[in-house]
Amino acid sequence: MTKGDYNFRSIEKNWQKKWEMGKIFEAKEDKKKKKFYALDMFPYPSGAGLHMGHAFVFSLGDIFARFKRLKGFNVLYPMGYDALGLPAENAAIKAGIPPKKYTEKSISNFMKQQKAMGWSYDWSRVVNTSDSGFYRWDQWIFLKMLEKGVAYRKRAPVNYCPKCETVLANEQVVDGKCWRHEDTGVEIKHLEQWFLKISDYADELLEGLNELDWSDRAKKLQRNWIGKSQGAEIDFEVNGGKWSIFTTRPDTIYGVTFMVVSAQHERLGELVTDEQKKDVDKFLKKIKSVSMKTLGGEGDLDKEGVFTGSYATNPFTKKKVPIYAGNFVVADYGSGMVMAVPAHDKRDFDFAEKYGIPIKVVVEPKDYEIYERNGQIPEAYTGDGTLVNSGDFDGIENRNAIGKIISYLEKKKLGKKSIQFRLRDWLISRQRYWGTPIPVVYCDDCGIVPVPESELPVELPSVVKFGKGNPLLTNEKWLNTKCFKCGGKARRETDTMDTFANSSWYFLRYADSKNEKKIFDSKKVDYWCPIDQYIGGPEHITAHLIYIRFYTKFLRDLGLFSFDEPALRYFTNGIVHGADGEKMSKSKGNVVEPLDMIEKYGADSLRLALVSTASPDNDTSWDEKIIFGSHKFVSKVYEYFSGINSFKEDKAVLSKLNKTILLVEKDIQNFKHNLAVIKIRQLFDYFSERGIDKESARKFVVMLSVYCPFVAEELWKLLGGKGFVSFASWPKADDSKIDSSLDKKEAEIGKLIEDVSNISRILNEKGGSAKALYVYVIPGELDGYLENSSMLEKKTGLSVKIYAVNDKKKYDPNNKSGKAKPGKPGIYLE
RNA sequence: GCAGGUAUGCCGGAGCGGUCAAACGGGGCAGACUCAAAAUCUGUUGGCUUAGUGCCUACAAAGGUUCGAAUCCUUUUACCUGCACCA
Repeated sequence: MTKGDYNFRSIEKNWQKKWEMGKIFEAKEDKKKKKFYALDMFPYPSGAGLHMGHAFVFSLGDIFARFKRLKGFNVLYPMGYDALGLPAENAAIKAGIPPKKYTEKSISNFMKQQKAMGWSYDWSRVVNTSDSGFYRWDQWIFLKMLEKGVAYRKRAPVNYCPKCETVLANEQVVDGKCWRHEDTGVEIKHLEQWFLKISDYADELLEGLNELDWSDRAKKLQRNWIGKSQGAEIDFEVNGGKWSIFTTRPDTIYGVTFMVVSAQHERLGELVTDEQKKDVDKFLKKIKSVSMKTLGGEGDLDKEGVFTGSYATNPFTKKKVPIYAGNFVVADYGSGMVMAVPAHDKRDFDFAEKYGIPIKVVVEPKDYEIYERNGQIPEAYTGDGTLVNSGDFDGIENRNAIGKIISYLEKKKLGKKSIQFRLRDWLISRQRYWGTPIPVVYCDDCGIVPVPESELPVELPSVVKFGKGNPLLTNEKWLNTKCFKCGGKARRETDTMDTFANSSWYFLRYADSKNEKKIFDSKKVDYWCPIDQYIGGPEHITAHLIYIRFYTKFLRDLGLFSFDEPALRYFTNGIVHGADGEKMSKSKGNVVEPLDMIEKYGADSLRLALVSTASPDNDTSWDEKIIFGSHKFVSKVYEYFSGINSFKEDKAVLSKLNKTILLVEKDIQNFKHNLAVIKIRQLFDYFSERGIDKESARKFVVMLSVYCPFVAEELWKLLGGKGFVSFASWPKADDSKIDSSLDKKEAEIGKLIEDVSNISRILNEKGGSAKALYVYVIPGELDGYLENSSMLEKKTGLSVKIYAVNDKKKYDPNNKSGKAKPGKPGIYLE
């Protein structure tokens, strides 16, 4: 047999066609069968086509889907395209074609490649977010959110490019500059924007994590992202009015020596006195010219600030402390102003030192003393201790003081217990063309008017002129419309939604992707959803996976279904880097196209290589070398079975097979494909030496089929399997066939061979050479060794004679038979 | 800066308290086949030693826990990822 016999090109093409013609992977609801919903995050279709990362991740999903199918589940494994969004728009502009056309082209290219990879999608359910049949339901959800007060409009600081005359998404800000104007700094402007009130669900998003089968790492990331902080809101009197500030350390209230308001705060102006106006303006100008991102990377941004001229009254001490404007206070967290306790907070300490503000110690550690002298304290003490200088609260442990101070606040109506989340409401407005239009209009008389459901979808105009800013703004025909309330003149909202909105519920649409009357049929969603196994990269944990959970909870609250979480199990795959260890990108010139690899080695080999070089949750660097071994293996398997002329049952093979089935199954379930593949390979090596019966051969092929479905189909047919191997049954391990004593025997023989080669090596070094091997075994083991004598000859290359130690006629010049022990025969080489 | 992750032999990468000089693959070396090569097959791949043995040095570095550590703990170093001062 030669390598040429494995004609993967024709095999793969052939089966791809058969699967497609037969529509065999289309899923149908079947109440009698247990469902399994496996899902890969749908890709962003780019003109460049599939990359290695796709090839890897989607293979993981496909393996899982195939495995579950073999296990008898009714599997839903769909595919779709996250087609709206900035990169597509940019690419289209660059290519000089409309985004729609660009996207269509990209998608059809993707599909072709996906089919070549052998991924077993249900192509009848494809979802394309740029299709108005899809995004009308984005709009529908938005209207529901508006109705429930979950979508709202608010002024917010946004990135603005003065040259483009438009607001930019965060992704469009590169190093503090506009993506299109490298020399133009982005400005922060306060503009009206659409928000989704994800914070309403903050607690549930946090709690829900406990029940999910996600990695601890993923859960931790989400927890940190949501960032729940317990503390208090305390009202300070400022210029006769009230400012309430949030703190997690109400116990340090007596140590407040100044306040800091965010320099970006909308109400900053109210605080600035006439005398200080000049200084403040100078300061604001200065920090505006220095972008955070440019400074970032190396250490902290220098804390800077300026006195506003106003004072705040501490409700406990009744003392007035100065209010500074500072660059280090976040405007939209808490109230955008903080109480500063330099003695017990590092940031406040740095600031106080810099501007010569007094530092007042109020928490005294147990084992040493902090000297309270202006600027003489070496650093902020953030640990626990006893309250001092704190009026009636002196002597109380600071931890206990927190509760006491909060009760006092509440009693005196000076504040209250409060919980803050790091998670902000989701700003979904994008001033871009290629997104879901937000379905509202602005009427001079009626204000904001939602587009009625019956008028959906609000479609994107097909004629677009790119140039200055958002093309929707300059499209008068599209822009001007009638008010749905009064019939008067109205303008459409020109903001479109963040693309993360589309991907926040697409998994539900797969259950009923063609429904034109409803977002989906609840019965169908109830059958298929939630996702049983979701697969995606680590980068999605803090964005997409938060959003999709939020949307799920909102839609559940609408009564559309009853489950709480979109994805019960989540597998975080590693990232495939280029050969140089860097992220694959065109500019680095380290991109390897999956299609090229399929051409060269076949999809089966590529799939096998991608998932088995390392544990799939680890990052890897692509190296064409990894595919050599896989290709060699697949070829060998194909050649073995296509050349086999007789089948025979072998107990040892049966034992190994049954054991392997169990182990491989477990590994697949845990995404340990690197280990599963090793076991499959070892099994193959084993039976290719000893022979195999047909039934076992089929079982082997079924296992192989999750990794190498094309060649497995071919071999399945060759071995007389019925139907498609893709719908065969995962072999059931038969414990009674597993003979663990065989393992022992093998280990013994293995050791024997090792010893023999060791001895013959030594003989060689001494100038001698051995031709014959004499083995002396204890009588009870004689048969076991005799069975293996031809194998021993083959492996050692020596002529082999095996004797029982009590055999009187044995040839044993050096009396090596005396060395024989149970499980360890004596050896003589000559 | 904070959080999380990683560190294994020539390379990729398993291993997660003893059975570990360390799975499996790649590469190297030696041998078989061949006129020769490719492919394939066999053996070998830390050092010393030995008729199948024993010893030494090894799993980023240094300490520690343990009868026993690549595996657990502490500190350090390097790299990767995420978040950027969330009070």
